[in-house]
Amino acid sequence: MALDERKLKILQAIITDYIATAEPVGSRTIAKKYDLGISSATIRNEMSDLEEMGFIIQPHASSGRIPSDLGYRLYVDKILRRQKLGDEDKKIVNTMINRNVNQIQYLMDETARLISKMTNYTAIFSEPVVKNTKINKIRFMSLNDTDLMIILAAEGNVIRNKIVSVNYMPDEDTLYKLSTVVTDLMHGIIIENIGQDIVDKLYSELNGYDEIASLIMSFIDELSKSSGMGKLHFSGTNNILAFPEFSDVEKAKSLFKTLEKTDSLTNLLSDNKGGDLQIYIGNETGIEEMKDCSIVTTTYEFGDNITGTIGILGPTRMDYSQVVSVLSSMVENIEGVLNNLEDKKKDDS
Amino acid sequence: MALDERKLKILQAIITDYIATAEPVGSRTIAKKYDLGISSATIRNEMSDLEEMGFIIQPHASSGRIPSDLGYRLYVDKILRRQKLGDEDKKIVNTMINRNVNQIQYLMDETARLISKMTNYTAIFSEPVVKNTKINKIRFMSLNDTDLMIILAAEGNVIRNKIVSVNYMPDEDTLYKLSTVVTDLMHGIIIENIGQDIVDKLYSELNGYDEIASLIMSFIDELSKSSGMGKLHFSGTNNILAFPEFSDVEKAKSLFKTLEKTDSLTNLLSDNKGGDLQIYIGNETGIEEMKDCSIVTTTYEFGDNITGTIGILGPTRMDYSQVVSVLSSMVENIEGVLNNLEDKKKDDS
DNA sequence: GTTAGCACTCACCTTAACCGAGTGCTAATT
DNA sequence: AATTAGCACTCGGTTAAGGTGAGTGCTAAC
Repeated sequence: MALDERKLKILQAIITDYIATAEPVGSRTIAKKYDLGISSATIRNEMSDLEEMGFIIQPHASSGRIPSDLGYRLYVDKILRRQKLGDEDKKIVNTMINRNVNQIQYLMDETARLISKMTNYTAIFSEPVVKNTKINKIRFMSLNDTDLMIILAAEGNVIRNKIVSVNYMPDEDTLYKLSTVVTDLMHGIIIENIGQDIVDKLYSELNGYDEIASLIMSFIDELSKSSGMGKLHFSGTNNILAFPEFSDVEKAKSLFKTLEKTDSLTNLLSDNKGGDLQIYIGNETGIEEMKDCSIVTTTYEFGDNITGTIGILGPTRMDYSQVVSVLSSMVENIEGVLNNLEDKKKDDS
Repeated sequence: MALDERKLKILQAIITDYIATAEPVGSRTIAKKYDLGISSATIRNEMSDLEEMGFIIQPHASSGRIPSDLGYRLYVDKILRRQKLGDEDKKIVNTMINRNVNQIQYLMDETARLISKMTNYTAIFSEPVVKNTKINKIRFMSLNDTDLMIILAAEGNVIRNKIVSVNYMPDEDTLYKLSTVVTDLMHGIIIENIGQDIVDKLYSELNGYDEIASLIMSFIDELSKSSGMGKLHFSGTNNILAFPEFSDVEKAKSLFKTLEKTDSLTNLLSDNKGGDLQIYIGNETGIEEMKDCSIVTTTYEFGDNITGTIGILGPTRMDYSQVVSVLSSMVENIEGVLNNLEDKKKDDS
């Protein structure tokens, strides 16, 4: 059985309608609302074929059809056309994105909030993975007799800090000198790539300050061990409650729980190894509780390193064309901002 | 009509039962489950009195009774006896609270998570209000040609930082010197109390670096303007979905929305001006969407200044005795840890 | 190949009957 | 005078039956 033009059109109609209404779509509805020039009976026959081919499903023996995961997949792969964001939306994005964005963290937060607002789905992003980025500077700051704060600035203004306890606290000037020494040693090196040679140099250059050297190293170890992907942040999780798919509290609860234990989600997100945007439909997510959800992910990068993933979570019947266009223009925007940061840095060095 | 011993006992039975079951309580249930030595008929008469007095309510003309806000209020004021946390719980608290708590932020996060886990309600805390605290140190750190990070450490290891853009970036050594000058000038001063005299001194001592002086001042302004109360953080909001009170998704959604716009909640929390723990029952919260909720709040403090509020949000039928004991021992613990930090600082100066 | 027509299915809604937990009242008991 | 037993009554919630309508599959005509 061939998947001809007409069948595709009918499938598209079913998906479009189902995205809008979340109700099974019947043959008469299609005949009336979509001007295909064929009668409901013909559509019924075609639908019967589409069902046999696995693209649509009949939830109850005599109800309309809903798209199957496979149907969405076909739609996304063959039918979906990426459309650019409208001018008005673009304006909103630009004004929102250009405030208070010196630090990537804020930029991403803001972006996620914006995405969830524009789409009414849930936005997910992973913190920039710091271990792949180059160290810019390291500074020390004594807080009192025993507490020392180590501040690490990586490329792109990614800041990490840690407060540690020390037995012996050098005076301020010494700390400053130590920090310039450490910075000279480590500037430009990717955190993950710090090897034994650097460690050795560190200990010899920080001669007499072994304690501090070892604290630096354990901080850096901590950063480079950090699980391949940064912590996940969510925005607009409450939108989930608005989906009819989750009008049953139990289902919503179980999804929320799944979002809380982020590990499986982290795996999913880290699947996207840079490059294009990726779509997981229903069971393709590999997460039982998300069989009625889809996730669209993409990565954002700056400098030479992939830094993080950003995605949108919604019901399988999400408006893929909107989601795809919002997500891709968002990333374009973020990367624009980030590359500005980068450029500034290059001028610097 | 007098509120005698027996009526109190019946009220307590109703509340206890309702807390456990979330179902209206009938006279026979009480007669059977609670050994009051009187028949259901007598209990019925007494319940009729209690209803007249406003302590209980009959949701439907012929169902059992549920406690009214007033009833809970009486219970909380007269009957509730504060019990100490059990030994086992105490152990959990201690082990959890003693890791990774150098920075108040983490300590509070951890505490909130713990509270929501122990009670199955939602924990809320406000960030330490930085504007009432004394400045410890200020440091600068250049990130590149144009981006400068200002780091402010206040007492109790409260850290705030901001990245700003500058037109002219002094070299590292100069920045360091400037930061010691600024620190000398501002150390020990409460952020909010920085007046014109200090501003004048700042500009004169930072002669030639007006841009940096003004950036510092706008950062400090920002901190001291921050709305009387720090940002709110939540933990265990998903627990709300488990309350039968919110098995209707619409209700849950509206409560979540209310939690999102934090302003009214912030007001409520800031009501507690230090001292003892406060309980808001149902409409006492003054928030329409929370008429079926209660909030128990308390403040944590260290040094000489009140720093933040922490609270528990649950249905009006929450287990007040558990909540009260968990909350008060938590605060005891936090303050223990915080005062250790303080002591260290005192040794320092 | 397409369409009109028709019998059939089945989720969903409405209505009615029923059940049971609970009450209020009255009369008997202590 | 207080307590209790007994009883009629109320009313939310559950179940069962019937009706409705959107939708289907199939057949026969175009």
